[in-house]
Amino acid sequence: MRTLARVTDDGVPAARQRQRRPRRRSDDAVVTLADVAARAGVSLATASRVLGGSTRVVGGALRDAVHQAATELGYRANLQARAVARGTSDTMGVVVHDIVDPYFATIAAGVMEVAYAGSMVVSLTSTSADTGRELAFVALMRAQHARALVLVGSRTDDARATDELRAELGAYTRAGGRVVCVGQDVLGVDTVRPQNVDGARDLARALVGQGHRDFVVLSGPAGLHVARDRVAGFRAGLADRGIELSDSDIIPGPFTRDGGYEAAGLALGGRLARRHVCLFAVNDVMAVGALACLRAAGVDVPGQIAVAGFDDIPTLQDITPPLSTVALPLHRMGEMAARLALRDGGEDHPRVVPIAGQVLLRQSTAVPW
Amino acid sequence: MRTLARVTDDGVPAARQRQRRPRRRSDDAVVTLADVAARAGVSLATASRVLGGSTRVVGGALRDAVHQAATELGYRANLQARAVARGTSDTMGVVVHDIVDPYFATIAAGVMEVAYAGSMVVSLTSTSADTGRELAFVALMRAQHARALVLVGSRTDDARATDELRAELGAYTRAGGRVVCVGQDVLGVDTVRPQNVDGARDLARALVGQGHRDFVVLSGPAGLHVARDRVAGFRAGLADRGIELSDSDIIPGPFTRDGGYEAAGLALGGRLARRHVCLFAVNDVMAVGALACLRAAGVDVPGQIAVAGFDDIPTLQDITPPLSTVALPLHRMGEMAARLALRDGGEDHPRVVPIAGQVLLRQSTAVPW
DNA sequence: CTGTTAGCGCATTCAG
DNA sequence: CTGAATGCGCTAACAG
Repeated sequence: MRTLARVTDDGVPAARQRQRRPRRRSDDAVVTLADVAARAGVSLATASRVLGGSTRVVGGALRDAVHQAATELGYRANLQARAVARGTSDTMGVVVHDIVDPYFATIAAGVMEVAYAGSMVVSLTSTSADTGRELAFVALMRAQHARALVLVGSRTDDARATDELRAELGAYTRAGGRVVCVGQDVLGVDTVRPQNVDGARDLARALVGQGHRDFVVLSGPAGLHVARDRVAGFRAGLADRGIELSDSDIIPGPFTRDGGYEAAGLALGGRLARRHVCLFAVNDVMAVGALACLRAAGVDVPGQIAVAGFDDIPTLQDITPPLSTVALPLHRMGEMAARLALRDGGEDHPRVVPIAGQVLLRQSTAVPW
Repeated sequence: MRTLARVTDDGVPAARQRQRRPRRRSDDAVVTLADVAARAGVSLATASRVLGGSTRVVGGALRDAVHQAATELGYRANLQARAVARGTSDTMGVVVHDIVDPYFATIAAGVMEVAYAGSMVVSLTSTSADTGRELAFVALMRAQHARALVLVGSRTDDARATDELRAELGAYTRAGGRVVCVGQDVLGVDTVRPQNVDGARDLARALVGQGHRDFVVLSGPAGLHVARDRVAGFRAGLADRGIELSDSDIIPGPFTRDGGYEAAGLALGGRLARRHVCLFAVNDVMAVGALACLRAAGVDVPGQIAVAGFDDIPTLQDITPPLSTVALPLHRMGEMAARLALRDGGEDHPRVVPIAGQVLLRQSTAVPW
């Protein structure tokens, strides 16, 4: 029972010790181009030209023969081999923090849609917001010679991680890969950037316009740029209306539904206890958690406490009360990112596509007090 | 302007006409094994042995030299080339109907978790339940020489599509690939099979036990096996208690949130109009849509109409009223499927892992009438 | 242990 | 337009 776990030091992803995995594809039930060529009575080259989608220089008759042989044999090109020979593959990598989170799922769906339309294969990874896994996946995509890479999710304050990522991305782009980020413009790559500051500021003003005066903010994780930007924007918006947000009214926590639940619980023990306060969770997922907490605590929303979020995730349409939020075109953002990633880019410098958020005032912040 | 669209007949995915895409990786900023070997002053073979994770036959000193050279050069193995040489890749394909649907997202997350743990790359596709796209993706995975494939989602009644899929899967497994399905056992491959009939039957009995006597079923799409199984089970469960479910009380519709919304709307115009009826939507996503519809119509749940679903998707914890359902261990199902896919399988025939559902009675079916 | 030499399956020059 | 030959980057026998 010794040497239970054997770890390689080969960096990421750790090259696993090959065990009884068959070295070679079991039997040769795999049809190869040569087989097709033989059956069609043509040379390997012509078969390749016909089946490889080469700029047509095909010969009418032979062309058909090859096609027929291919279908008869159930031939399917070995994409790996093709990629090696061609030097490029049709893979697009996608990184999200959490695929179960509707925010990321929706953006990912948008990315995939245009990827498929461009007949690309999508490799997806869900990193749990772990910068190490993100880095590892980028390295993996470089190794896979993926043609493009879309990084979805907020950047962090971790300077070291960011530097490492930047370096890895550099190597990747230098090798010909295209990178697009959905989030903040700090990686030196094309970016689809939600206007978090402006959106939060608009929201704050709108809430004040509704009659709110007291606020508590569930700010998410300290190191996340989105979180910081939205808090800053919100604070600025309040300041515009002469309201000051004190640090003690900002409650950090994980960027998840449960994080929102817990943070709301903490808030209930403090400022929120006196009711008639508006709670702003910096993303909808947390806001939904907060709503659940308030419901469990028997607090009426918006009767006693108002709640607002950010993102307008699809889930919101089934939450009660309807949540006020700042809507982001998530699916479209994904599409745009993918399109950017597929477009050649050329020599023009990193483009930033700003995405404006739209304030949506719904029942959760209707002020009855 | 002629030949606007040129379609290849090469089967799926259509080999796209290469246009101005650079034939070869732009410059040679890509470090190759040969470069590393050269810099380390060793042969290609040794470099490969060190970096390729070969069964250690390395030489102490050279080993370090190679590692150093690799890191200095920022070397990253070309996985495509490796796959070609090895005859096997570390890719795992995953097919889901809709990645935004929490049911699929949760299962996919489970699959990915064990895939990553096994340091595999995951290629994901969201097919919108289109059998054609599913087939295309399987073909693609065969072309990619993916090592394993996980098909998540109900099978359909479309015999032709099923046959084609079976054929393609046959070619894939014959080439050495492993396939696992999460759904029904009709493909002749290993299957993680939720006990849909039993679960629905248990639910029906439980609901009758709660005092319900009148039922309407939102049955989803006609051709989907899950839908049919759950309806059948539900009907059987009612029959066990001497209650008959007439066909006119079964309302079909899309397997989505909006589908549930609309179907519920139809039901409201019919049987449901007289209230005091229990509505069973064959999956939670539809049930959530139905709840929204009832809410919009001013119907109290469960005060006037009761609602039950199936799956216990995570979203449910934030829905009001809490929805009665049949819980399936979605994440774990994904993990199991992936593990099955990675395990060698050997010669033993397709295994079926039955997954029992657990009835969860919550507020949405509490009978106050 | 280490280096030499063949391939892997395909694309693509270069002749014919 | 077609075929023969070379190479892509790497692994895996095979010899030293």
